[in-house]
Amino acid sequence: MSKADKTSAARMESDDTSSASPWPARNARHQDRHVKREAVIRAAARAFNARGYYNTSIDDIAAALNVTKPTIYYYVANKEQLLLQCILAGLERVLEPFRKPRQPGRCAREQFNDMIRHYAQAIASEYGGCMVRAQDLGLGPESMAHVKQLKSEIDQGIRRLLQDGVRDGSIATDDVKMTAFALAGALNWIAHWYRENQSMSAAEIAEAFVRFFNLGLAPRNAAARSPAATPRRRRAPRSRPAARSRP
Amino acid sequence: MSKADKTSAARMESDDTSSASPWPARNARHQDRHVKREAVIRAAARAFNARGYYNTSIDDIAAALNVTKPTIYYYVANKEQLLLQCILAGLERVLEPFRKPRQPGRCAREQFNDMIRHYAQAIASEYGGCMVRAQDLGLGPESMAHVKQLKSEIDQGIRRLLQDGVRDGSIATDDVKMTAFALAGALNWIAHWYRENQSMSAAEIAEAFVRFFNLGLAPRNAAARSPAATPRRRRAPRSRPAARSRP
DNA sequence: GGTAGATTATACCAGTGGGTAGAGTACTAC
DNA sequence: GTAGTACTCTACCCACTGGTATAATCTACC
Repeated sequence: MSKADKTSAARMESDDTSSASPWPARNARHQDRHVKREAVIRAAARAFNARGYYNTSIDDIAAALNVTKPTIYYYVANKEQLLLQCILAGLERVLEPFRKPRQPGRCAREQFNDMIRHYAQAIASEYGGCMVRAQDLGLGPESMAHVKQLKSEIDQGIRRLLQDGVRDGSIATDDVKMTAFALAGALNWIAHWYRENQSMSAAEIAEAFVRFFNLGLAPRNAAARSPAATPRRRRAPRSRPAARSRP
Repeated sequence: MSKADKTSAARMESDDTSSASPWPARNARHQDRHVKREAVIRAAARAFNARGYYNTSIDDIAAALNVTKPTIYYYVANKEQLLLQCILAGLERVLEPFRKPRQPGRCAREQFNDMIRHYAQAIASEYGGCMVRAQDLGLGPESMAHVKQLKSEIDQGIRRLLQDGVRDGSIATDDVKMTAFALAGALNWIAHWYRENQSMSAAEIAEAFVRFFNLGLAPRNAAARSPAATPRRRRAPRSRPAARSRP
């Protein structure tokens, strides 16, 4: 009885939400398989973010889609695969800027800042939470190896960008490795507190982070501030016009 | 049979480790109850860090102490309590510097830097992992409320320190809230990659972080570099730190 | 050496949830 | 209409693990 209650409650709830499910009512279910599989993975990611991986049963995910458990298993082999897909979706998105070729015209710090912006947006996506918690959840050894490899690729990408900056003089740091760890930590942690429809958009958060990373906390004299404070003037983030008060 | 194998394996392993268990052989077990309870919590924290909360059974923790499950339950009410104790141990340690009174002689940034050092050390402790992952693990509502309150206290402490710095001119930031999030993220994330007997000690990591937080990545002129990199001089510039010479 | 209290082990229960077998249903093609 | 395919459901299994009842054991103290 408790099971039936839970299921029907979840069903009603998900009927209300506007996050459309490809299983609209009970008929007309001849859509593309790929679309449905994507929907399963998205629903899983949302559920994992909301309740945590181990507190989310396959039944929960199924209920959120107006479907029963075997349907989930029709699209995905097992729960671990489901998690892995969420993680990979997030990681791949973060990796994008590292994989496309370097633009020659711009200094490393500008490219670095763009990377930070992209990273922050990816983390704020629904797959960000899964990605960030990936290490803790019990992935099998082969999946874990895959994830670790991609994470390492990200780390190396950050370090390379930092080193390039040190080389062309646009970035100053004496410990690339630790700086990369600090950066990744600050960015990854966004997944722990960011919620949609919050006061700040992901883009605004990214911009605040870029400023902090660039400028640091120790005050600078006014002359030194211009390029770092507003590194991207072409299209400013919506509300906050990046006005930096000076001491 | 697999169970017996697992248990005996864990038993042997823990016999080898030098992390002494208060149940040495089978005799002389008239120690203080408190000591044993502490040992249980420490063992739990280590196990949670190593395998994750949901992948650690009470039997695992018991086996690591050469003991059986009911013994654990003799010292702690349930698994959630065990987790909660680990989390609180970490949080309390982080909170220390925020609770002791402000030293009047030093500028806010110096106190801020000390706080960062303390924070990093606490996160690198064995309770750091539990603390950082606390939000994800399924705590009951009352425990969760307690944890959230302490976390909020930490956040407020960071922000207050930043604001004090802005006020006395030793810290420059235009978004205290985001800066605090970035700082906490970078620090918390240490728990995800730090392992003991690594190349860098926790103190060294903390120092690298302090440098990065203070200086940022955009280059400063050489003259401005030294005071921020080693910001711990006995008496720092009062209102406006070390007028930076410019070229 | 016997008794009380503290401590630990053996053996067990029960809920939960991942995963599956097999039967049905609907749509398409012929 | 009939066969085939794609998809989904009902009903079930079973391993794992949190938690407990109960008995045994150990220590202190008389």
